[in-house]
Amino acid sequence: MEKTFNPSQIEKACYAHWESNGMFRASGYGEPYCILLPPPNVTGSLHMGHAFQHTVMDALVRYRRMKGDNTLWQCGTDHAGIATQMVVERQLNAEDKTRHDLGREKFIERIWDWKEESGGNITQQMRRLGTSPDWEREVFTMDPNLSKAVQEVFIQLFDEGLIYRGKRLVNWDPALLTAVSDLEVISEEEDGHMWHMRYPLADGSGELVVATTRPETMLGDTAVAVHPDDERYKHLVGKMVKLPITEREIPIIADDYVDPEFGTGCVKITPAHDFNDYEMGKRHQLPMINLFTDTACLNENVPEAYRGLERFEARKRVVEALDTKGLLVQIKPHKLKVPRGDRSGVVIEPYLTDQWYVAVESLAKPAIEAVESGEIRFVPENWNKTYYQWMHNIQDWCISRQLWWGHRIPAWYDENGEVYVGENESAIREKHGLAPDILLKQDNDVLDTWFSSALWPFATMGWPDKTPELETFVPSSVLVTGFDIIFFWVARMIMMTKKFTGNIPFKDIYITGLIRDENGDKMSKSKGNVLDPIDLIDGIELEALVSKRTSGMMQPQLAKKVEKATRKQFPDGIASYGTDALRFTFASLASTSRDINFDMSRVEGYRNFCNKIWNATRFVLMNTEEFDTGKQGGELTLSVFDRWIWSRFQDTLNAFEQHISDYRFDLAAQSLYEFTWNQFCDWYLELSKPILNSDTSSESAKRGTRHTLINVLEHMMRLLHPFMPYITDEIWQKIAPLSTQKSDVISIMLAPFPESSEALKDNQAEADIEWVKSFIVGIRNIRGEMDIAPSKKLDVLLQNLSGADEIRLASTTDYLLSLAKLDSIQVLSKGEEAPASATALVGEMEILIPMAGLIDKDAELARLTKAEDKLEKDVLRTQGKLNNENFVSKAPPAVIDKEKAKLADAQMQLAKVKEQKIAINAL
RNA sequence: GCGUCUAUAGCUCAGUUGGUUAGAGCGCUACCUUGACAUGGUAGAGGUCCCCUGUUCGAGUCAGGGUAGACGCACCA
Repeated sequence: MEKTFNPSQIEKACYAHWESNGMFRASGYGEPYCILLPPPNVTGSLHMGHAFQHTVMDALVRYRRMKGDNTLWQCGTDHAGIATQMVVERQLNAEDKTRHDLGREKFIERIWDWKEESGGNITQQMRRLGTSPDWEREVFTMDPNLSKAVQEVFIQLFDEGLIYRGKRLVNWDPALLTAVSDLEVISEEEDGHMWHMRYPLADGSGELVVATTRPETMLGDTAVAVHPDDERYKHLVGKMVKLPITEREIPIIADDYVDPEFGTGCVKITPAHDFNDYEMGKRHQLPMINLFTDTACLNENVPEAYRGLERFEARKRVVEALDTKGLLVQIKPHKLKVPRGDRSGVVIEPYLTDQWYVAVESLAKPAIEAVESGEIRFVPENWNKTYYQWMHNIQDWCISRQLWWGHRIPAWYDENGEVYVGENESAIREKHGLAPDILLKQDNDVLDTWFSSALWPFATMGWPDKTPELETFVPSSVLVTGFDIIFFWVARMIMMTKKFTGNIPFKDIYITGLIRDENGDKMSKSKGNVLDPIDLIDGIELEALVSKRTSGMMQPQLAKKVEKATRKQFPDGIASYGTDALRFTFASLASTSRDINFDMSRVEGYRNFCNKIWNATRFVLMNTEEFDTGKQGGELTLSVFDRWIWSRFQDTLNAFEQHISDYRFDLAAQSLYEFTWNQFCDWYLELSKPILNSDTSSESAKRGTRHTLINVLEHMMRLLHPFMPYITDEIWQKIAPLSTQKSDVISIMLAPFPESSEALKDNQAEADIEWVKSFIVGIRNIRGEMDIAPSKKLDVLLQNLSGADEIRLASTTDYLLSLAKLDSIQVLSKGEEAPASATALVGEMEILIPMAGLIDKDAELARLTKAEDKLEKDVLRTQGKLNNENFVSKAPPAVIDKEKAKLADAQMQLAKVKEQKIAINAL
């Protein structure tokens, strides 16, 4: 084996081995365990958030698979209507074409071509991460069977009256020329203005001043509203104002909605271009005048001079016109929430159009109950509040999109505008008995991408057919996803799955945090702080990293800054850390807090951890490969160290399984790390050396230790495998044949997860090893603090031994000599004079290191004084507690006993330190 | 406005039903190329647990009130 672990050499071959041998398939036996992959956009590439979530899912899936469950990780990609259409439209733009030049059919063909060619990017990247979904079952949301499910659901909901079509005010994206749902609109505070404008009364008796942030919409005003109790305006209600520019007369109405304190207390009402005005317009039966074309330019409903103007140009012109007429009172700076499309970034326009909606209220009810009853559980739990809050105020869902790419709405219209819904034209003709000469035209719209995603839990299992998968894997076990799509996706899956299968879609919802950079900033192209998980795996040269981060920026002026910061943070580029290190990092950062600040130094640390494992393996192989490990029989004598490491392994295994069932991947990772490095490598391997290298230890003892070395390592690999799939399989291939584990299995993936064994717990061995450790640490301590060279072998004396000390000493002397680098250990008999020494305590036993020629008197005094101070503080604090009557009378006896024992121990140690000080002082 | 979350070592984070001297990794200091590993070993330094008040024998942990920050939903034209 190489001296350092080199991940890139093994990963690709290893993955190909797993995939080509069908190891990701559900076994078909055992308890069903299923995870649904949140389908990434087919246009996507793997970002840190994916990498994190996929690590979590893969760890769970590998764990359950090894535990013997019938484990399915259902994967696939999402057709991502807008995103995908935009990608291909950009390509067309580069050829100086638009989608309209191609026409709908050719354009869709072109998207399919693109998908065939480039759509697999993210799934290839997932493979690099070592994920193990069943690729043979991979689906795409536009696959025929998925499309069939979509159509079926649409038709059924329509037939039940839960899908309807209506003319309503919707969020209109004037760049993408489509309606979008409420969730796709991001409102953020921006600097704007408030215009105060005079509206003269029609009878010439005065005027009203209205305040608005959108003066251009005044062309579509159909009323001015005031609060019914507003003394300033009460008397004007019912009168008319003459709307400037258009010279239309519109009424002054009274409505509670108006806040007299805000602005001037007079609100212009534009029902066709504002959601609140729309509602008010309906209350007061006001006319609705639509001012805009679909690109948000003024239409024929405005005076000729304004027709065709783009909305912001129109704003300028309206304000100028009012100003000229002396109707502009003032312009105030004003902060307001501006709604923008999450894809296009342009200001969203409330726009009156015909759209399709899902009436969600009746679907929401059982979905709320599923969480309230505990049938579905959010982890961490507090997310259910967010869920309830949204679900209780849920609005009908606008599902139609004016795009070409997506599931086309299965609705047809005759020439009278009558609507028919069905699977296809002929089915509809038959169902409704329509004569062949009646012309039918299919609706041009497609469905919101999230509509098909909402069916993921059952559509991927073959619904509407009654398949065995549907039976077995609905509900799935756990959904791993981010809080950002609880409304978009999670809630809608619960509603649809309840509705169409009667079942819940999943039992647990594990909500992961958002991956941020090490300063807690969101990773974004414009900040230039994006890390690509593949770069952490493979490494990347500085120049390549810089050009990657600065190319294709939305704001190219930031490129310089990004370049500078990148060069500063990564002067040598990013090293190759390998997949296992990256995965372990994600696991170790996966605590329950909302956000995760990704710290590069952690990846480096876990790369080192991989290397540690690799080298521990080299050591084990070196000592077992050519030797008798007891596999063919022969007597095995297990030393106290052997029994100890097995015992500690049980603790680690139990802790790991508990943490996994709590979704505490950070704690699970920590327990693996601690055992592997601090117990197995730091102590057990060191302790094994004296036995293996000794001329005096018996063959059965050597065999016992070799047996333990290879088998504990083999168990460790299986325990670590869910988090670190590559290195564990690579090592396991080498070591499993030497272990007692069945070696006919072709990958660790298919090996069973270690089973907890109470019989291997050995408290006596653990206590014995604690004694050995504190003996050795005591000596190392003195060495360290007294600056005694590590190479200097010491002679130590012991005194005040108990019977147990003597027994332990007798059985471990060789190890103590070796690990503490001692020449000799000599026990002083009772009353025997001890030379001036530095002292360490193991319980009540004293370890003496004679000072002669080694230790400076003052240094030792200083060390003792430091120890004395600390002990005195301990004694005082503990005494204080025990002297407090309230404590003694009210605290539980166990706590009091503990305090008493602590006091006794501290007093004993303090006495010894004081004695020692006197002795040294006397020199 | 309604709701959620966060504050612990220089940095990134753990800390269970309140109970020894508050932990880990990284970084830092000193020493060590010892036969698995310098991507290493040994030892060490480093904390007013954001602030205040309360409950309690006992509070990082519980309650109330602040301060600072992050986020979600609904929003006033």
